[in-house]
Amino acid sequence: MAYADVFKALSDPVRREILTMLKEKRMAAGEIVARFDVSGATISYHLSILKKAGLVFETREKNFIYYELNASVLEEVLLWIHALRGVSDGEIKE
Amino acid sequence: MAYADVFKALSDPVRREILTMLKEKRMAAGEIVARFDVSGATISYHLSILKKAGLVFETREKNFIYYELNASVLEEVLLWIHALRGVSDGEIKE
DNA sequence: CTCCTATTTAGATTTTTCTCTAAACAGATT
DNA sequence: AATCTGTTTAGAGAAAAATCTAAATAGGAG
Repeated sequence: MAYADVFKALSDPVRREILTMLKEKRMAAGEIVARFDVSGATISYHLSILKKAGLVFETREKNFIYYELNASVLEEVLLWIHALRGVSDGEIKE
Repeated sequence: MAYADVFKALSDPVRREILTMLKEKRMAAGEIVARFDVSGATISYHLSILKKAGLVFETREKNFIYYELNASVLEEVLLWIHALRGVSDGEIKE
């Protein structure tokens, strides 16, 4: 996992919105496209960036491609930020 | 706090490195510049982006400007990611 | 008040990102 | 095998980001 890829992926509003949608349920690319006011090609581009960051994975069924959130990468980012934040009030200092 | 600004700020390796340095101790702009292989103007630009995102704040002393990490914004980002990640294994489902 | 040191701002350039339309591809259906 | 549906890839253009050098600013120090 490359933090650069993940934070870059998270830095775009369309991509954050896609992730939020995928939190509810997996969706086919076309379903996602339908919810935005941009071309299918553009959504496909955003999905490729999310995929490269490891934030989503796809499963092919019939001629649909379903996208799903990959929580494990989020876990790693959570750890990075947590470490940066450092030891805070509620926690035990060594 | 705008997530766009924060994630954009975190998406650059130089800026992430600056934050990591600031975790240890506050630093003057010049000290930061000394640790990178880019011009002072460039670091100043990165600092302005971190400041805009609320990830750092500055305190002026003599003719130095010291930069410090602002953990509270990290806290908010942590919450956003946590919410996106959703309910996971160890937690109680409602 | 002039000079020095620390830092930022301005302006220009290169690179990267986002978006589009059009074309290609992949898999099912007829 | 021809076609239709869902999606991606290619190529191009516009906008935003990152970097540089040079100039400006701000605050001490002499």
